[in-house]
Amino acid sequence: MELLQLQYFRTVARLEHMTKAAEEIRIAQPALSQTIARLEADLGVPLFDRNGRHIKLNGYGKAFLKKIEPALALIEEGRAEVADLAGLEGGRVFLSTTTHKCFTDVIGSFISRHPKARLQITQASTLDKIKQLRSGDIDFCITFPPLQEEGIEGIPFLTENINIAVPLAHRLADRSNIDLSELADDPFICIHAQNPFRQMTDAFCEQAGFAPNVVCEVDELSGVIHFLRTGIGVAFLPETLFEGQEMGFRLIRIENPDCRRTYQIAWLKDRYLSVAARTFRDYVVDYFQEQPKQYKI
DNA sequence: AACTTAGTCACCTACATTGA
DNA sequence: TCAATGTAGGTGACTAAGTT
Repeated sequence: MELLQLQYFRTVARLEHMTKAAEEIRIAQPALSQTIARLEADLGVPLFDRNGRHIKLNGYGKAFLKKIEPALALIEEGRAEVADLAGLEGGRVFLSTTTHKCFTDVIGSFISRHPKARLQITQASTLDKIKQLRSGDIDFCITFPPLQEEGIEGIPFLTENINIAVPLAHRLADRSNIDLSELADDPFICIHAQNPFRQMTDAFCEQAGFAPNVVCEVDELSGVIHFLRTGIGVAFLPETLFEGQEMGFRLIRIENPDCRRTYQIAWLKDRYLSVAARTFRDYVVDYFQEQPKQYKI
């Protein structure tokens, strides 16, 4: 059974006249008769009652028409939606990212450049991002560390330093850079253990030869900042998060070990990416390449 | 009888599949 | 890779049957 047969049948059923239907479809009448005959042979029942040179939709035809009309409407709707998605102007990009300032900057910049493109943004854990990519719910996700997953491709586009934040009265507050091992005995304010940022900073501490003495675990970086101001401990913070802001604590560069993280924009290798999606990906990569000073690529 | 309409037949073309 | 083959969809010519 072919889509063409169904479309021809719908026209014949509506007009109940082969010649008029053929004219509307713009094919010769015999071709239409044969197509309808093939459809009927395929179904095993006649869809029309033939009475002389008149044809009339019969019970089978009416029942069949009732089923295929919404199906054909759905196909036409799908066709229109795909055309819409594939176009840049008015095209949609589905993205899972974080609220990191530099990403909100690039997203804002993209929208101002392409005001008709629509971005659908969600937040999710790394595991959920991978699931969403595989299910086709999103076009891209922004992650760190870069995903090492079968069938997923990515481009690293931003590398930033992870600094140490210390209270203003801390003994190292006047230093511009330190060795992380100097904080081996300090209390740490951390994100909860399941967060990738925490796993990364634990690895930094391990490289420095100690396990962090965690005195406080919070859900978000905003919570870390709140407790930093109380002076109960030190914390890891990404440098781009607070550029140019007076936060009531000091940010100190870590010289050793190498404390940096790299963000990647990732997508499913075999998934078709719309024009809008490809344009967005290229825009993100170009955006950070053009602003090396601000974002320390 | 002339016209109209649905169906049949022969043939052509395009395209997918298959096997060497 | 490419020729052979099968299938579907197309056309024009024609026939049969109903209508005017």
